[in-house]
Amino acid sequence: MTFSPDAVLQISDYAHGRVPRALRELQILNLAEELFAEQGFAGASMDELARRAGVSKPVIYTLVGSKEQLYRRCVERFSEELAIRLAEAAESESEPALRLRAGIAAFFTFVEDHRRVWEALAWEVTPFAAEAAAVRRRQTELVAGLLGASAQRLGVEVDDLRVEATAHLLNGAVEALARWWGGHEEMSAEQMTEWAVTLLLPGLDQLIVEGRSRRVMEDRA
Amino acid sequence: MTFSPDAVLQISDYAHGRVPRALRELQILNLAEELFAEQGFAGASMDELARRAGVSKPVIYTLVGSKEQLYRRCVERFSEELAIRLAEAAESESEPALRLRAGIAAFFTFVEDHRRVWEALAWEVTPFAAEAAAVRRRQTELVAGLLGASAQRLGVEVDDLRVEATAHLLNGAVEALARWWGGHEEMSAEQMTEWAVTLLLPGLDQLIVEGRSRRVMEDRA
DNA sequence: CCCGGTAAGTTACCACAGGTAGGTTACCTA
DNA sequence: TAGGTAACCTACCTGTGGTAACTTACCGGG
Repeated sequence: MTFSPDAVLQISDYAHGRVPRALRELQILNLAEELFAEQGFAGASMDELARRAGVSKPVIYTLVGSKEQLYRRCVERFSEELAIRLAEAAESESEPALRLRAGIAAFFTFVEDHRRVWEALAWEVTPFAAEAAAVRRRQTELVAGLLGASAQRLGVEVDDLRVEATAHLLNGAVEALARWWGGHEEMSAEQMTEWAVTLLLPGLDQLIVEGRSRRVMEDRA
Repeated sequence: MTFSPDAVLQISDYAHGRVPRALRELQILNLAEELFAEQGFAGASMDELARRAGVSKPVIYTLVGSKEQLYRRCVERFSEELAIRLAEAAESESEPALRLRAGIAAFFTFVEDHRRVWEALAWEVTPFAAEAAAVRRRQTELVAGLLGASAQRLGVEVDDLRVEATAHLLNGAVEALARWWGGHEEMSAEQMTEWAVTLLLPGLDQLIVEGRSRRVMEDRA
């Protein structure tokens, strides 16, 4: 039995507060996201979460395992959502430069719509630094994929490692800009996108040109 | 009375383990940095720190106030050190493009020399997200200052807000690249610098050109 | 030389949050 | 209707950040 993400309303349908596992889990995830957004990872307490869910702690622990796992699942769900938006936006364009712009625009729009959650789930890092990277990996893989595809389409041969590194750099750059945006809400998402593209696109272009000329030279040889 | 950073050795000079406050503080900061590097913020325990310092917990608390303050002081010291290296490197060059390269190179070299500490103090974020930004601010202010100076030298007029945002983007980009570097130690600091400069410089150049032409247009009017 | 004040440190404790063992109640099916 | 199971609770443990109240070494003035 599965439930749609907005199924929480149905909780009241069950007598005695007895609710099927899958639904309870969903409710907890939703409440946890909210709580993390309000209090951050360290500030959010499992007791409080249990209180809000109208349930005792062991219920939560049998469902999500631990606080850290809970946090990770929230991040995962959130970043998956973001990845979808990004991919959709990018794929709606065909020319590489426009894809980049569309992707970045989608990112800023998404952040704008989910400010608090984004701050809590993307800035903050779970206690164990080693596993924290996983969050960004998904995002970066996506970007790397798009980059690689664009490059191929342009007939430029690319070093996989370099594509990966470039994706990380792009990601980090846009993310940092979004963080800065947090204190300057007078700026529009369009403005942010414009700045990011202006700063990042020329570098990528250069890469392509470099690749092309190298290829030409190799063709001549 | 003050002590040089490597004064720890002198601790044994004091009988009965009775050591002047300033020195104890320094020792604690050093040990804390080490501990954070090993275990991360959450993983590091104040009891363990006390144990290593050969002292009881209240001593630590009277000296540093709280775990979070301790963490912040470590970060501050570390980022100050980094800022110094960066500034020195940048100021050793006069042409803007070379300044950028020198700064980035200094950053990667520094990270290479302090991997574990950097990961613990720069990735991870103290529990209270609101105050976490302060870490990057110093760094970004420095970059913004350099950017502004370069722009002025080139006779380009700049929007302060945009300079600030650009600095954040630059910082985030290079930082992300450094994080990626963590899993690919076969790469040299020079290689990383090269990639970063290749990707970022063209965008900055474009900004300048844009500024110049805008200025020319205004002159005509 | 001694003596009081202060700087350095200690023991013993609290509060609170993450996490769990074991028992209880509603539900569903044979 | 009986028994198994799924959902849930009470009561507790542990570890860690943080503190109150006491003790001991040091040092400068009479």
